[in-house]
Amino acid sequence: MPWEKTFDLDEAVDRAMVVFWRKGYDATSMTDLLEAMQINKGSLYNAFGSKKELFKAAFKKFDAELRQKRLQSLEALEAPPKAIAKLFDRLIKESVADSECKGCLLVNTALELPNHDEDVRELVAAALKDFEAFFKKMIIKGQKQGTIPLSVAPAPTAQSLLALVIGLRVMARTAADAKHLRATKSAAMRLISE
Amino acid sequence: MPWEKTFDLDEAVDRAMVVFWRKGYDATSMTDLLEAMQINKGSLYNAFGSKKELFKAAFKKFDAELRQKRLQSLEALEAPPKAIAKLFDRLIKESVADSECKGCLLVNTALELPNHDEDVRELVAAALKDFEAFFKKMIIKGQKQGTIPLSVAPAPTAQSLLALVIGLRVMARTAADAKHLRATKSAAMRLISE
DNA sequence: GCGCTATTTGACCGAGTGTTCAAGAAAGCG
DNA sequence: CGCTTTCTTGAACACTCGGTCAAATAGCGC
Repeated sequence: MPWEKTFDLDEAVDRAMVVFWRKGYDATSMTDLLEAMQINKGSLYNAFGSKKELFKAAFKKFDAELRQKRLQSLEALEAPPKAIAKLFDRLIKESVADSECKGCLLVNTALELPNHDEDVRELVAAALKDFEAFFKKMIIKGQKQGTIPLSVAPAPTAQSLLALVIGLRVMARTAADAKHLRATKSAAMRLISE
Repeated sequence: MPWEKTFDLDEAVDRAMVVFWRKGYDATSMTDLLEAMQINKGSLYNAFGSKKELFKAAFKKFDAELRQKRLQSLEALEAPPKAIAKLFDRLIKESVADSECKGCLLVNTALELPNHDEDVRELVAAALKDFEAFFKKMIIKGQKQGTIPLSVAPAPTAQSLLALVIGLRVMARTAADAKHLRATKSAAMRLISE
């Protein structure tokens, strides 16, 4: 074996992720990426092939390590209403703490979708679908437990909870007041009660 | 007076608006704009000064002619729950019909905000605040009429209705299923009932 | 030492970016 | 008809874009 890579590929993707997250795909230049990743142009192209492929790698990393992991840990909780409340609490806390107003890479990318091509669109669609499925699972589980009333329709409610999360994330990007964010949480809780 | 402008300024802004709407600010190039507006580089700079100023003009036009006008016509309706239902119906209908998945220029811009400078940020903030104020007004009016229960807290509910509208608009951009969009409407109606 | 292979480097590419500007053209006025 | 003023035209600007590539470099087996 000749010469291994001298930089940590995983960490490089991480750094690229943050830039895409903050600026979006189009507004991020190769120069931005190289600076953040601390590598040279050639190394980047050698390792990833293109800006688009790098973005896909960054997006997948975000989705697997941040979204999926988080939802899985919440699924482990016994009471679904608690899990949903905790999800919103985390998002709110994160948004308030995020001085750069990055929001959420998934939501940001979803809104940029028409500028991306098919593979990215599929990644986003799958992630959103999975997010919605999380809510649906939680609702059904709660109904079996008796912690969520049977009058709540699982599928439509899951869809509107997703809409609330998205709305929350967008508002967070506009440096919105914390009370706006908390309002979406209480709306979510009302949708799964009564 | 010497030589008037040979193109319709208003129509030119309209055409620019559609391009920004569809592609976003960064992804829209001057070439895109010139092509859509059917004018030359010099004319554009003579009339607007810069890409940024043109964007601001386009955004203001969108906000005044589409958002404000629409909300005002809904405010004229007597029953607030009907007005809110109608708002969602319109958004859904519009989203389903929009083959380009443009979504909403306001929401699209809101998510791009960190890339814009102060003046645009203020425009967006004002528009969102006004949107929220619309919901609040409608809720209070409905409570006076008795068409919305007093148990509904005006301010937080207005904020979460805004979040739902935003979520709806973002989902519309991902070419989401119509049932997703309708779910946000029924969630909105539930938030102002019970 | 010598190859062999993989990675890094940084100069270079053509195309495209937003913007400027000198020259030309159109209308009203003397 | 000039003359002035405003708008249009399109070439040119400096710069950045994403991407390429030959040369230099580093580790390994021989």
